Amino acid sequence: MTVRLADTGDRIVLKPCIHDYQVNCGNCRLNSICLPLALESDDIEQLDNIIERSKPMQKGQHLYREGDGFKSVFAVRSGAMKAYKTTDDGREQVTGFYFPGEILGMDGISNNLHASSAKALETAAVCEIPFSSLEKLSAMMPSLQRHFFQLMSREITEDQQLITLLSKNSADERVASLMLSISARNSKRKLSATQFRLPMSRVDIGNYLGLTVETVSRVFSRMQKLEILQVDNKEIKILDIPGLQKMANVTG
Amino acid sequence: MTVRLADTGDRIVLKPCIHDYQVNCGNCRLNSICLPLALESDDIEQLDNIIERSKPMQKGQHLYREGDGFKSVFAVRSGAMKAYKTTDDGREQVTGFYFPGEILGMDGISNNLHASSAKALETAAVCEIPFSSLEKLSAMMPSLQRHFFQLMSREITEDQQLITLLSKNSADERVASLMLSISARNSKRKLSATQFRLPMSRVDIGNYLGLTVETVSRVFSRMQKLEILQVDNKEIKILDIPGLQKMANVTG
DNA sequence: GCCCTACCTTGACGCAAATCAAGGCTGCTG
DNA sequence: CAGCAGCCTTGATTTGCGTCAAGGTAGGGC
Repeated sequence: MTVRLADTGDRIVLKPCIHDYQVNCGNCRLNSICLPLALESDDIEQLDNIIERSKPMQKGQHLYREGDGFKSVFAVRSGAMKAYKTTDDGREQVTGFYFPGEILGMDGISNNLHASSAKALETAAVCEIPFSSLEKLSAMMPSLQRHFFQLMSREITEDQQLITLLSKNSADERVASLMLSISARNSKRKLSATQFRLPMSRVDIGNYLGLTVETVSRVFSRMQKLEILQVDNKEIKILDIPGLQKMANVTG
Repeated sequence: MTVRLADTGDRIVLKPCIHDYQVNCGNCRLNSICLPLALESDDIEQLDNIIERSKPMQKGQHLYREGDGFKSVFAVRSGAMKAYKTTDDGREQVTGFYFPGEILGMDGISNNLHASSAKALETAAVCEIPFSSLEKLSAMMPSLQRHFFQLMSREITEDQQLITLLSKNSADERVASLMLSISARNSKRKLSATQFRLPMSRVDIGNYLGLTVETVSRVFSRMQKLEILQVDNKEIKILDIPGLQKMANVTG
């Protein structure tokens, strides 16, 4: 018998979940890349106490929407999320994709309102970190304060990378860079750097990279013809990493 | 004549400057939009003690360069700065323009290295805020910690605005948006919202907006022909704000 | 004052990616 | 397992902006 919750539309319903026994920051396999990074185990326990776990989400469900009151930041525990803004004329700008261990929602701090929306690209689980508790804890734990400053700063440098990509690079280079970024983030999580399933659609990729679906699709076809990668719908296999780097026009 | 000399131990020796007598956060006319915002006067004094003032800079001079060790963030006191990254193939991506009261350098926190370079667009003065002191003070002053989180978050939302602009908007819309942004920031500083001198070159504008000089120049000509603004080299006079907003394609 | 350099403007042309259009695939759902 | 809706691919055409080229203008230094 499925314990499937009543159709909740878009809102999150917190219910205990069978998979959710005794997960905590101390035993989470993501703790070396997530917020607890660099904390002592005593400190991890304190952080753990403020975190609300178990937010299972279905594909398409919103975690928060642009304009919602800001209360928490979130860590992805499984699945993948996208953050996006809707422009005045109704088009969608994807501002980031978030994989397990990554933090989202920090853009809401400045005005106490979420500046973007976040939605699950597939079945996902997130940890909610109430910001007021995080602030208090940060004031007491210098290494947590430092780490959170660093996380925000990383978000800034990543956004600036994207700005450069959008401003200066061709369609080929943009798509190649995204594939390399996903590959690198996968290996950080001890997953295959060369074979993975894209959680997002071609439209999402286009909306992230400032391209149309058609262009994204054509770039994938081109890469396949050049035997740089194998594309089977959302399944990606990178055949030639140096070739991909060359296409992305990056050193290293 | 009182010449204030910062007693900073083994820090960089700062040349005394005739304009620099007794400037402090408490009496700075920018304090309502800068870092001291929302601090009690006792707290302002403490913040004031960690800040090193008087860094007069000449046009073209670097404040820091990409790859430099990160030690401080900076507040612009007068003049204007640009932050930029150099791409692998040697081109320049301007990531932001900074006017008096605005903070730059926060992208260096994540790796303890500056992720971009910063250079003066004209004669300028900045306040240096050593980050380690700021961290310590933040842990003790909740409102300062909060405010600095907000400043970083604002940098994120602004970068995301630029991402959207680059990804979705035409040349006309990009230039119009920049003019509106400068106009709004001017009025925040109690300067004219409709008449100002651009501190940056057309090349810088292009490198910021992802356009070539020629395109920027053509957009200005077009705006002039439409009597939306009057352009005399770097002197700008906005004649028709609603028209400019319409051109920028923004609501409000 | 005059030169030199850096910056800005304008025009002609070409190209990469958008747009328009059509058809195929995939995976839900009944 | 059939039908349907959403997603993806491919081709033809258009277009906005980049590139190339030439000439104008402003301001700093001698």
